[in-house]
Amino acid sequence: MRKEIPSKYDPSIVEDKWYSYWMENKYFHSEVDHTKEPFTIVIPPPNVTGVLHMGHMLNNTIQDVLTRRARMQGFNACWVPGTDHASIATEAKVVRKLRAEGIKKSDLSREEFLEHAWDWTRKHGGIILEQLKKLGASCDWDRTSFTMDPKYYDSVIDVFIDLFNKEKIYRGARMINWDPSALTALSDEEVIHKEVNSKLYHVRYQIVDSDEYVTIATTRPETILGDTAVCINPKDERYTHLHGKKALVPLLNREVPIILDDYVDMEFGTGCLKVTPAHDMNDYDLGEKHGLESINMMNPNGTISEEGELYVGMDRFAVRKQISKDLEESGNLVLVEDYKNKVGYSERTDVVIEPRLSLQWWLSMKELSQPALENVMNDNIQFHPPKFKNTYRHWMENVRDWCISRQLWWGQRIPAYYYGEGDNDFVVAKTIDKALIAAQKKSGNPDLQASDLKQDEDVLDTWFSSWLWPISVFDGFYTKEEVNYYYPTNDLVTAPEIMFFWVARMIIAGYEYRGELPFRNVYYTGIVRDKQGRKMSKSLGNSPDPLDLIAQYGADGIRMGMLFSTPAGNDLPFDSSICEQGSKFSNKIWNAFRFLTMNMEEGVQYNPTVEINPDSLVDRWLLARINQTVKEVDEDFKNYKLNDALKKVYSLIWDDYCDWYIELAKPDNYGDKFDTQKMNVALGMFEQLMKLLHPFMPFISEEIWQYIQDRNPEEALCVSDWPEFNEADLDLTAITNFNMLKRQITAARNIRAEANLSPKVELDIKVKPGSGTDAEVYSENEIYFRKLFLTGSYEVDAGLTPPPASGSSIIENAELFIPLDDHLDFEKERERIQKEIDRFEGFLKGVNGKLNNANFVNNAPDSVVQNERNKKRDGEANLEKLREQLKDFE
RNA sequence: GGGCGAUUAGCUCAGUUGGUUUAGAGCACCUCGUUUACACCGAGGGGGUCGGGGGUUCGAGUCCCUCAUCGCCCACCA
Repeated sequence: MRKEIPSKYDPSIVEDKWYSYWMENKYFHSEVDHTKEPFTIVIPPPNVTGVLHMGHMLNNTIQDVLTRRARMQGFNACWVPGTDHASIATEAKVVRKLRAEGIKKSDLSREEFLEHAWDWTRKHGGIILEQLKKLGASCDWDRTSFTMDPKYYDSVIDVFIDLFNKEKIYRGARMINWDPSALTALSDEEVIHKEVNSKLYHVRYQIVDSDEYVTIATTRPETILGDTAVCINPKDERYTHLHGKKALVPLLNREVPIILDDYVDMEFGTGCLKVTPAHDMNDYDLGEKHGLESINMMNPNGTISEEGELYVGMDRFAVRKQISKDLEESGNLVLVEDYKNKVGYSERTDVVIEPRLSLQWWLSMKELSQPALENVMNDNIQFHPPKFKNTYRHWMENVRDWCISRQLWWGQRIPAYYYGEGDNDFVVAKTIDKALIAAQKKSGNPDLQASDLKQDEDVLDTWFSSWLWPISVFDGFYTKEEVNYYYPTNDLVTAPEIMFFWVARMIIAGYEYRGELPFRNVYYTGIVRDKQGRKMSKSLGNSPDPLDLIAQYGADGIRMGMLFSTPAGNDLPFDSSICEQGSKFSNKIWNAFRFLTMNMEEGVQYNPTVEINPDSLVDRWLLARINQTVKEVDEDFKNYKLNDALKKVYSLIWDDYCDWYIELAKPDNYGDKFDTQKMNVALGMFEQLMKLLHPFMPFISEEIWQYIQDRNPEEALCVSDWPEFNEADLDLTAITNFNMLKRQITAARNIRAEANLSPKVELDIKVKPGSGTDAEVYSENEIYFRKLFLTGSYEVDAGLTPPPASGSSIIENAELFIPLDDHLDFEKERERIQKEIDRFEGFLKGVNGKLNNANFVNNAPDSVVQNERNKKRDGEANLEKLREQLKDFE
């Protein structure tokens, strides 16, 4: 090889180069292949018109790490990308854009509007997917899916019809959450409750035929217009005399009954409640129970309707102000107090939702969700971290019916066809032809024509399509080969915020339509926050542009930075310094490799190998460390502790390989090159490191991999094999012995530093080895001291007398002395030894305390007791040595 | 209002079923240093008694109780 390599690593060039190469060679593409086991991940589809934000960066980095490792492990890895049509969000954007052009949605036909929506989607759709390529995402782009693709659309409609036929879907008038801005119903999950500072208005209602008043309290005085009763608790003795009376609604002077219901909390306010059945969930129930009139005093857009009689056409919040003035003038406003309460806001439009009675389509959830609950609780589907099981269970046990219809145009249109005015005069069918046949039959009218049928205007909730994602992205919704092969998927990586919107519902759909779980593991990421702990968001403007970050630090740098500090489920306090750490790491790796190339001989063909020199302790140690790391990293992956895995790879490369292995591999004399065999091993080890690194930092690892040897396309790192743990290479003795030398060398350096001696001053080393094989290890590896510590004479002798005026250390049971003569600070050294003695004495006191305690010796396991005895033995031995040493300083 | 989870060095986090030295890592910090890759570096170092209190145990950061603080989820108290 011996290619010239640049002295600086430039991620922007390297990353584009390899991404193109990977794409050209179709490494990310997967086809059904029954000789290989599939590994499947479906991307949480971002909104089709969305742009990449930091949350996506984190989330997709994790998916890519999992996918790349699986690919290297030999699985048929398939990461399916795609986008969500995001019904309400996209429609809102299109409406806004049209409005800016002076076009109102209401001026357009459904078809015209949808044409605009498709234009918008074509123009902005998929930008986010292009951005993901910059991150290195190894998605199978040939499989890019969209929830409005024809085949996907069909599957959604099929499921609707199927659930309707199973009587799981029904149509009914209920109180729903109404978004007065988007003009649509919302599911409970789409309502965000926020605590706000509001006012509690105390308003008095006159009792009919009396001078007496009752006072009610409300936070929404405008709803007085819809009042049809006042309610008190029958047990409330203060109001017994009002039983059967009527009250006058202020301003309107409408007579309404005073009803009795123990729903009313006597402790709250005055114990009197105004009842507005059309505009409050509870009041609706009261109205049903007591047969009250229901006055719909508000238009869909939040203005007062004709039925409200007063303030007609005014906005609800303007009316709130005005009515409180008017009530005050009429003398009915008793008190206004500050009040904190929770108000529901639309998740998408952020306007205050209005409870509203409305005819909508519903999905019965109770039965459907049973298997979904059980299979998470019994860990058939594993949540990482598992604490989210509790949250999940709580929701699933209290699941309520799902309002699935939306008064929007962008989405899958509900396949219901009406042939009459009655609530039941409809049929559900896939096509109008089928609908006609069914309608003729149901209505008993054979003369019905297709033109007599009117399709439901509403579309389905976005989540009613995305809950099929792990199934419908593949061909053959019900039975065909492809979905059978790839489903169930392996891992889902997503945010806990959409556990109910999406995760729970995918599990439900999975069991209903595949009879099986949709994925085996769910990895919940945290929220990416800024330094002040605020969630990064576009509206706050506190999020860096991911593409700028990539340009600055390289995708590898950001990937590493993010992964380094976020265990599953933990928030990521993002700061660009973590990316800096990532790019520093790239630089370190690059320079380590560059150093090797600088030590190659001209014209030599190197053959990287892991066949080490068995006589070399450092070789045996590094091979063992690599194997140890492979084992630990595999274990971390099994537990979805990606950050721990990365930290271990980081430390293996930086600490073990660069700081110790390379330092010891350096030729003895300046200008000398590595001998061939040594270089082959150094490169072979480097290859192993690049394999371990590749899932985390795919670009630099591939770059170096390709430099190490000339490779054919099928030998690219991203399709090479993941290192396998090899028990035989896990030489624990080598690790123990080498660690002992490392610690002793560090101690020697410390002695030099404490004596203020320059690294250029040659110092003698005298080792008095301890037990076991220490003597051999020290005498055989003199060279390590010489390389890492400017060593004069080197002596290993079990019988040596401690030289005078020496700095010393004890590692395990081996003593090391460095004669320092005048450079030794006698007083300081005496204190150091004394401190050590104190430390050991304290330590031994604890150990002896245990060993002298009969309860401990009798109750603790033998191994624990034995361990304490060993500690005592070693501690006492070392204490003895220290006391000897101290004598020289007295 | 109900439920869940957290609280370990300045910061971000490890710490497996209670028992390897008197609690670890990375970053940050301090000192020294341009020695044959890398100052985006090297060598060395300081720093926590594990939120407070109580309990169980021969032994607790690790189990139990309690208090405090923070976070998350759910919920129709006007």
